[in-house]
Amino acid sequence: MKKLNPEFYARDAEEVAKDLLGNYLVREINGKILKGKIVETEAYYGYKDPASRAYKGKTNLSEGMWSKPGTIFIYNVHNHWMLNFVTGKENEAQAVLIRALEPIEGVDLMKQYRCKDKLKDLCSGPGKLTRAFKITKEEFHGNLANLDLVIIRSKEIKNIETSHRIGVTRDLPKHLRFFIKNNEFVSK
DNA sequence: CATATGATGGACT
DNA sequence: GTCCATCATATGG
Repeated sequence: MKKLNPEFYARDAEEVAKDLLGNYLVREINGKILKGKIVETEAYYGYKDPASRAYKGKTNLSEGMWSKPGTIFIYNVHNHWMLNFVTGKENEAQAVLIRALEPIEGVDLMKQYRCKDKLKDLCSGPGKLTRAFKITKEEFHGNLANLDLVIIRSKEIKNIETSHRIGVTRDLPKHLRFFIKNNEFVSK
């Protein structure tokens, strides 16, 4: 078990998205641990990706996406916050979106933040997991290494499945969504 | 200030 | 599967 290096993120978003699967996302809030296994991710790019916020270049909206690999990028859509990690080279505007987690630790706290009781409903979607982990723009920006949000590596053998991305209006022909096969916490 | 736009979620058929 | 409430942002007058 160890924290991922910044170099981990300085690769193509697709590679990072696949490697993040099976690892653990951990946040500490007031001495309580929130922990979830990453079971679903999506890769996003800059100018060449019409579904990306960075498609039209650097704006206030996508500013975080153009910074250093390993930076947390948070974005609001439909009143939900999306959690991303910047990948690739600085100023390349690549990112990996965390789409779903399997709740591991701190489940009671997640239920409280989500106002839901069913385990499967806690983190099975990009907007759900940010609410369960109490992630908002106010308390979350800056670099991954400096925050109380960490990734813990797992040795789990992953069976990775791919598909088109979900919810985007203009997707790329390539499959850029990755998830762990047969995991019931993947979003629908 | 007014209006449009979602990388959604939840309720419903 | 379909429909739509919701609101942080962007953009135009």
